[in-house]
Amino acid sequence: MNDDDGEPGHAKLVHLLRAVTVEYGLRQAEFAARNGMHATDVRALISLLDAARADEPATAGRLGARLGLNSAGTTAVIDRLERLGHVARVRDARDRRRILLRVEPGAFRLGREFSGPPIDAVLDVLDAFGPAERDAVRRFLTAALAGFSPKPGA
Amino acid sequence: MNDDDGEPGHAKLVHLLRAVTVEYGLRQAEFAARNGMHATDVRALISLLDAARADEPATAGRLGARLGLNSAGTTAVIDRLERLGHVARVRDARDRRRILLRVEPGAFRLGREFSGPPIDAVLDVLDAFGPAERDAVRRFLTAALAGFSPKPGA
DNA sequence: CCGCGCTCTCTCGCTGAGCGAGATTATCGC
DNA sequence: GCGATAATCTCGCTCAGCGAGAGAGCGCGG
Repeated sequence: MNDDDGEPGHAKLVHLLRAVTVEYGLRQAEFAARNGMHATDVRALISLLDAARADEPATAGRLGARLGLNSAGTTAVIDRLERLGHVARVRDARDRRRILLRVEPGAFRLGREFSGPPIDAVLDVLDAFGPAERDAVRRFLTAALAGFSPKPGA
Repeated sequence: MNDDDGEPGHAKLVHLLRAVTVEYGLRQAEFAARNGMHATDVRALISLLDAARADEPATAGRLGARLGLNSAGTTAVIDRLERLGHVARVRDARDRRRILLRVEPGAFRLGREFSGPPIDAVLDVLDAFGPAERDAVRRFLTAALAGFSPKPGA
């Protein structure tokens, strides 16, 4: 990646961040395999759980967009999650073209099982942080997030 | 994910981190598609570039382990990267069972094209950081990384 | 109130990523 | 040298995800 430009202390942080994302991906795949799923299914579950927590409506289309899947792939993901009993398809009464995805209790448990330990570890460290330090982390992560999103060439 | 325990300021940072990893995954897939590859190939390239920068030997086996693939899948990844001219297979003279993977110039360019913008964005923010803030970020990321790695139940 | 375009989801057929099993080739201790 | 072990590759298979298009429901204009 040749990001040796910048100060060494800076580059190390960038590498740490990448290491985190890589590790996260591996853990997802491993957890998925342990639970008879695929990485995409775990991502879908997390996406659905996030939406549930934020009280956002979770439709099939939205999920597919979030995962970068086309409609056929999205249907397949939902089929798999439904077969495992993690979500249920519910026709939207307002707009009956839509499928609302209801997250079942087992899925919440799975989500906690997957995300719980790392979240606790991070919260542990954050507890010792002062406001300035938390803000530093926040600015760093925000920059990282913004650094990805722009579509340069497309 | 029901991580509403912990202080709200803390939870937000956890969600930010997850958002970063999710976005990173999507960008990988998108970039891969733009360059006639798959997400796994991009991950492999990044892994190889990291190894090259650290002057670590990059063998087929190591790569597969890093990506969580079995030997057959690893061979397939290398086949694809080789076909695209991004890596070359080189027999290790010391141990001729081993295949060393030489990263070709085009791959370095690809790597920079993918990682450059986000890295620059992050470095930009880090430049304005003092040592204490950088250390806060470092501790946060280290905790996140450590939080993933342990194998609880297996 | 009916038709028409648009949106959302699903079905079908297909490509190819990744797996398991086992073959192949090379190293090493004896 | 020879058997045990290690690294990689080959083969056959399963199934994730894609493209194309069908079907059902919405809502607007006439």
